[in-house]
Amino acid sequence: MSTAETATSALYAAAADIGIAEPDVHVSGIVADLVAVLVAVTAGEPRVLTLQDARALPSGPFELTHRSLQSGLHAWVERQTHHPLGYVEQLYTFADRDRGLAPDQRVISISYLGLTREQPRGAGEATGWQDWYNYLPWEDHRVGVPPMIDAVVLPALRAFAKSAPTPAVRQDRANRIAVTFGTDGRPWNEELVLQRYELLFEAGLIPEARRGTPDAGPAPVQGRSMILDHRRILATGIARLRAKIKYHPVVFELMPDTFTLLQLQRCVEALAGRLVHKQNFRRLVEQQELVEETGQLSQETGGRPAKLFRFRREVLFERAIVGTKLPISRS
Amino acid sequence: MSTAETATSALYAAAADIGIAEPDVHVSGIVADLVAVLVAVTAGEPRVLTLQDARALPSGPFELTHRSLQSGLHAWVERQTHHPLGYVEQLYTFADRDRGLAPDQRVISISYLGLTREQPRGAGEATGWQDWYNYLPWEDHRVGVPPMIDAVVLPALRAFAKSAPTPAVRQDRANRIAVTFGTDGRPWNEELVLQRYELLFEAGLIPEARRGTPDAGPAPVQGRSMILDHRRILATGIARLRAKIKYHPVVFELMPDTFTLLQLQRCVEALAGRLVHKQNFRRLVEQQELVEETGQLSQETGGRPAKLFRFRREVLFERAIVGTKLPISRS
DNA sequence: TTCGTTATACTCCCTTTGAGCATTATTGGG
DNA sequence: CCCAATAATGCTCAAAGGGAGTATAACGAA
Repeated sequence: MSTAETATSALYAAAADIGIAEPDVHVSGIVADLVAVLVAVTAGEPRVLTLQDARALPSGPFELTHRSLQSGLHAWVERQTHHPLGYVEQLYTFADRDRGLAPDQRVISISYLGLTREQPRGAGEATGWQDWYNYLPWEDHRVGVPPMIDAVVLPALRAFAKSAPTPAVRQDRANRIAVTFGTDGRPWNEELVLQRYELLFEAGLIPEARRGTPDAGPAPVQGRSMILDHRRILATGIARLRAKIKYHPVVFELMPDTFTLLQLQRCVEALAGRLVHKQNFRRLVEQQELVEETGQLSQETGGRPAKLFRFRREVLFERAIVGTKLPISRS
Repeated sequence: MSTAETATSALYAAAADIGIAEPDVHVSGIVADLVAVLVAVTAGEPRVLTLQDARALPSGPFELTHRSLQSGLHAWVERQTHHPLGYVEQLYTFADRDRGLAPDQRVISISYLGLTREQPRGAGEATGWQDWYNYLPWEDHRVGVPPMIDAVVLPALRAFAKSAPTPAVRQDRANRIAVTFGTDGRPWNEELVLQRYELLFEAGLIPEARRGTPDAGPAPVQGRSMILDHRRILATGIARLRAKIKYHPVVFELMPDTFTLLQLQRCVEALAGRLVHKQNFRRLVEQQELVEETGQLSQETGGRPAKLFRFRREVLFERAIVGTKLPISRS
């Protein structure tokens, strides 16, 4: 197509305009990979689909036959899980030089977040669904602040701050610790998943940060590690999801067709890693008309039977951006 | 490095696990481009840096020498504008097959949003800074709803809805029109920039949608067009920025060192495309301690002199996410 | 001096939201 | 059959947030 060629030359003309040379080898050494953070919530626990002895996120090369990145991922995941992907969202594209491979090779990793419902283990799957707090144990505050934070994480981080080369850096590190981990009377902010991971990474408390540098260093913090920067990608996905559930009704992609309000609440809590006030949660969900009664009751474990609800899919059309703003309890 | 190679084989092992074949040609036909939406606000108008007769966003190939995508962009933009990029954020990565090039070639476009202050035109720049509402004239609601919406856009969109093949599609289109353009008593939502662009695109009202199909079709809506999908990328950038200014103090990256509160307000209004309530805006900015007085006054045009303020950079360290939540006026 | 214009200070009121209390409906022992 | 435990559900209250208007102050220009 001549239009296509014109467009390309236009691009390079633009590049030349702003002082960028067209590379000698037009096409070389670049591989694009798709990496997926596939999330499900089962039995009140948040899970992520893993492979390779639970040390990797599913990933694979982007192929020329795919119509678009999104469609590539969709095809790929549905073949894998035999289940429709309710919701897919692009997370981030990385191309850092230190991700592996030789210097003249480069992987561009395009990461996605996908929401689905957990499926029984298929044949050929190496590991399957893992509780995501196995990888980031400091993120689960549902039953209170995890003891490992005070026991292990904060002492190590404070040592890291103390070892700063200048007072300014020291102060900056102290501030980041306080903000991300909610010390000094600051509130815990569940959305800062990535910032916490990166702080720990910088502090050398994450095994991934110490690859290739086999010196002693501080003892790494607990939490299962992953290949390459997959744990960072997982952190990115969790952060995005925790932010998103507050203003967009994506939680329902993780729920069965009908559910009780407590089940819905437990799902939100699993994702957010913290508890919400039950009555306020119901008030919010109902007054926004996110759900409708099925007319049936759940004959669940102990207590008064709960009404079963169903997601009102119409809200996706009625409004643009709605909110399941979590009423977060301080306790 | 053996670790690197192990990691790569691991990736392909993972791919094989989930049913994806390793491509025969390991590296082929993929080019990565960086595209930047560089924003400045001058004289109360929002501008975007363009090239090629104002028909393209600055872009260029991602080179292997760059340490990371972000650093590549930074280097590149600062060489171009001779001005530090205050804030850079990744927007989206596209690889749609219809973006140009031959079928065995593929461009991956990684787009970024960058905030800076407008610079005088340098030599060799084809065009420079353009008011972004030249490209998306339906987005500027500062002086009321643009007449072209009622005169041109809505009639064309309603015709598009009416021409739907089935009643369901018709209803869906009507809903999208109402939600994105705020008809039927719905409020105007300034964040839906991309949704509006895509609706117009689908309706064939955007020249970019009609390339290669030289039939008549409906008359395109006003607004300057761009090469490839650059206008879509611009819409993505504006949407992101409009959302971001509400919870993160990025506006200050566009302001001079010292400014009056009205100047700050005009900047926010320029970005949001709508007016805010002056007194409430001041209340919000001051009670969040986003700014501090310089002690000086501005001897500006007409009226009582205004205090000059300066951004309190400390807030970036003190808090994690703060808000310049716009108090939006209904009028 | 008066008017136009902008800055700045306060007030009002309605909605949202965090938190707690009370009541209802079941199940599973004594 | 009564009672404790467990949930579901209904309701109230107070504080904070946010939209909107009034009032006053300080300047330049006619």
